[in-house]
Amino acid sequence: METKARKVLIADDEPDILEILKYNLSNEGYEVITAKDGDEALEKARRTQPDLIILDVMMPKKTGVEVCQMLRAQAAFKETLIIFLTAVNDEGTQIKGLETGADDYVSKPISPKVFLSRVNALFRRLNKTEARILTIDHLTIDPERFIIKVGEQEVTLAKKEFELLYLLALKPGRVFLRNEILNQVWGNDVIVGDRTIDVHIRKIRQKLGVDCITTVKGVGYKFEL
Amino acid sequence: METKARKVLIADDEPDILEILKYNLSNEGYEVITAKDGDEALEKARRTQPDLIILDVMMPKKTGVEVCQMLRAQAAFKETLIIFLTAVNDEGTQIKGLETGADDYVSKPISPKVFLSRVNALFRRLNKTEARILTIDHLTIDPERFIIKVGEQEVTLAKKEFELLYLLALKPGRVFLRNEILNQVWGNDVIVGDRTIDVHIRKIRQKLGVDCITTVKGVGYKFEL
DNA sequence: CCACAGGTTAACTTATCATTAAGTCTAAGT
DNA sequence: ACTTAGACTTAATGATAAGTTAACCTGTGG
Repeated sequence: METKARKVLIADDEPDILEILKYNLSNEGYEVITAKDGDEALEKARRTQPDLIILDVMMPKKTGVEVCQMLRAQAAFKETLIIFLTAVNDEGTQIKGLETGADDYVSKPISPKVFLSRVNALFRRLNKTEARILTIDHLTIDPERFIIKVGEQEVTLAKKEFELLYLLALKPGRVFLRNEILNQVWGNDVIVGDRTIDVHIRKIRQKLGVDCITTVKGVGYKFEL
Repeated sequence: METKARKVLIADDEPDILEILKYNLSNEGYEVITAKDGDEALEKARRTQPDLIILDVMMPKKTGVEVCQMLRAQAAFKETLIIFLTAVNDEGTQIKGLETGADDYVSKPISPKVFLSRVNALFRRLNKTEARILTIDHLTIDPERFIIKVGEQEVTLAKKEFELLYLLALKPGRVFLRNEILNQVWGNDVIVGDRTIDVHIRKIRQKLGVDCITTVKGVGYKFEL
């Protein structure tokens, strides 16, 4: 099996640092995206949905802490790993960073080896909830191949339909609020009407022919066979 | 509901360090267990099943790295958080530590504040997958799944009913004034009639079939089995 | 036996979801 | 560039569940 490469976004205003980290992370098999200031980091984070975001605390436009706060406020980045990077060995910043919801904190000057080890350690812990093939009863969802099977019957879902179903099926039984669904599937900035979700739910139910999505009125939807 | 305290095991041969960390962690509400060497750490870890283990790298009997390896080899400790602690700011050790499967690595001298932040950050990440499920006797309230169970029987409550029951069940025994309930469940600005709460209480009692809500005349309601 | 607080019930109002049809947009094929 | 099909969104309508109200009932303490 081939594992989809982890995406790492690095945001730092010093080109040297970007280069070094990019080189090292690429060598380890990570897919690296770079940004040179806070705004660019936010924008690229949204577009590329990285698995790990490395933020320099001192950056133009927006500081790393600000970026982190803005990201954590969005449902799509609640789970994303975030590492702070800073030349300042300032205790206050460090605490603030971790309390903002960062997962680690590394001081410059950076030893690439140590840095890589930390990154690997973080991913090791995360590994559990990775993109994988879901099989619930006679229903199979393969996000890698974009295929759904009901028994032996193969069903084709459209992109949004698929993402929606996959989201729900990742945590069977758990209720997803309409807002959560919008954030996860559509993105935080996109504004769509109230009925859009319903229509997609309907199509999924119709195409699958199995009633596996339960409505919880006033709350949201949940996957349940 | 009583929140189960997180258990933290600290292993270090320096009594001062043990004292300082114990003091700080206890203050944060953690339950602290201490060990003064590698063997004792292993033994107490097995006995108490802590949520987090803090290991000094340099310890008598067994080093922190050895302890970590032995722990990780056991299924029961695959998920346990482990932090290394060391006076040696040695890169080699650091890498070895993280590769052994530690989740973080802190160098002495330790700033208690920073240390606490790191601990909290680790737990925060872990917390995600744990829902705030209330279990009182044979009654289970799962806000994530929006499900209530009485014994094995699943009961479906409407949104307001659920919110009301959850509010009361969060602090069993405590009496909630009618006003408190209105504010919490309905919101401060919404104005509803006097009998509205009663009706909802009634429906909950009816649906659950168990009398778990007690009326305190002239005051309010409380959850009680 | 009355007053008061809450319980009960059914009728009423509102919110929310399902369904359908129709419109917009995008990308592939000719 | 034109056509077309599928994906996605929106809007209108209807159904149903949720929430509220009001009128009446019950029980308890003075």
